[in-house]
Amino acid sequence: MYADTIMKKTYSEENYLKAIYHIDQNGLKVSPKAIAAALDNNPASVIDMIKKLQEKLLISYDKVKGAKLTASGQASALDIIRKHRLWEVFLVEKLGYDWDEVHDIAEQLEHIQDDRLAAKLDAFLGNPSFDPHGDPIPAENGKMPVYANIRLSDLEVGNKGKVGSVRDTSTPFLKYLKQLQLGLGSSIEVLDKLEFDQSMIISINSGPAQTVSSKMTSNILLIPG
Amino acid sequence: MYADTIMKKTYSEENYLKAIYHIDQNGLKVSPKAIAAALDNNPASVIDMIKKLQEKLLISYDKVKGAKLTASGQASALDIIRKHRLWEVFLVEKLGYDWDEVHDIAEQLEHIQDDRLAAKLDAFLGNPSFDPHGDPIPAENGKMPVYANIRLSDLEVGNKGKVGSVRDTSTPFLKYLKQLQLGLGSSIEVLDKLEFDQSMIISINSGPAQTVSSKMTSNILLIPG
DNA sequence: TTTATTAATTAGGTTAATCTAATTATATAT
DNA sequence: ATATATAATTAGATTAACCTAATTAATAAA
Ligand SMILES: [Mn+2]
Ligand SMILES: [Mn+2]
Ligand SMILES: [Mn+2]
Ligand SMILES: [Mn+2]
Repeated sequence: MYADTIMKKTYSEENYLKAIYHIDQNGLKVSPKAIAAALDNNPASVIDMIKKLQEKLLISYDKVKGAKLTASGQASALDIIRKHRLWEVFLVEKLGYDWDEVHDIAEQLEHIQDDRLAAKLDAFLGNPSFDPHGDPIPAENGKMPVYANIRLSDLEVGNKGKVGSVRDTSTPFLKYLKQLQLGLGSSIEVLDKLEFDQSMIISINSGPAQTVSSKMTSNILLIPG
Repeated sequence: MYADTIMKKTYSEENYLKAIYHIDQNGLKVSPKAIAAALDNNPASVIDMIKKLQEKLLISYDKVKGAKLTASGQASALDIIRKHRLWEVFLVEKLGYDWDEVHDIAEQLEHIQDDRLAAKLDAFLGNPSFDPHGDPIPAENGKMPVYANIRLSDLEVGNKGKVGSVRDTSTPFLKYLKQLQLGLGSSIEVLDKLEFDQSMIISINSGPAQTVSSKMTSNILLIPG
């Protein structure tokens, strides 16, 4: 067995790599606690897996810096994310699911193993750049399509933007957006921002003023202008 | 917890149910040995799982009669087989795989859990009745499309038939068929049959005479005439 | 700087699904 | 009917991925 042998990864290992990638992407320290929260399991379990992933040279870890994906760990993570997002496109575009229904199914589909599957799916879908939530789909080589996004929560009063993606893909959140009639491409204008709790009064597609919480606004990413 | 509660099945339980269904379908006794052979594992492991499936009321078992699916066990098995075959159609028709490449991928995809997935996939594919190997796709209610098939090995000398399905979907077998330029719909005429080892001399699509083994001819199912 | 709080880690289990090596039961052949 | 072979079953381990309950280390508050 050689160091650079591509070892088949388990379901669980793949989910850890993806979680580590996402926590890091959010600029947070990749601690056992953070990983456990992301995977809804126990920090003690995470420590076990950290040791395994270190041995497989997929991550490095030290207590103070947290976990870091190695080059091969990152390649794996991006491959899984790529498959996740491609399958989400398939479920919405081809099977007619709503964007708030596909996450859990893609969470399973992302683990299907076949060398040519992602490429064939990608071609079949017309090489999409973004998934149904506006998240960029990594290319086969791991390159991400660039997409300038700023948080709605960071937009100044009086400014406008178009919804480019959402940072929370949970069903409750997406149902809430549906109820607000807010989707990808919706235009949003910030009418006011309350000092008190950072909630905002906004207009969606020039509609009536609506109040939304800071939790909501921090999960919406916009293309400014 | 009630007796008729639909319990989520594990990957492994689903594979056992499918194996039991197929062994029974072939008219064989569903013994621990037969199941172990089908799943490429150990009879001792099979005994453990037999106990579990009995407790879940998915099968009955006795040493002399072997394992038998209960109504709910059979419904589960047919649901998995339905998904397996629908995904095979998807892989061939939509993603452009060859029929000899899809079995292992479908073996994974059949386990994806979502209440509406099979129905949506079925609709997207145009409600196919047969998979790429000619095997019937059970309907949502478990009904199988009927399709008269006889083994090539049972065809008399001088008679003809069209290939309706194959009973072995392994890559080596399908590669061999591809090499013979034999596919679903090919017409076959039996030119001769050797008493010695039951091998046959056949003509495929009116092509040159070719000799094929009894192992081969027992795995080809034909529509006679 | 002690103290209190929170995070990381260790120790020791559990469960599902597998295994190998007996052992017991059944079937086959002499 | 006895011996031989094969199949079924039991017993006891192993591995992956979890867990809870302690313990140790690091941070934050007083
Ligand atoms: Mn997943
Ligand atoms: Mn997504
Ligand atoms: Mn399977
Ligand atoms: Mn098939």
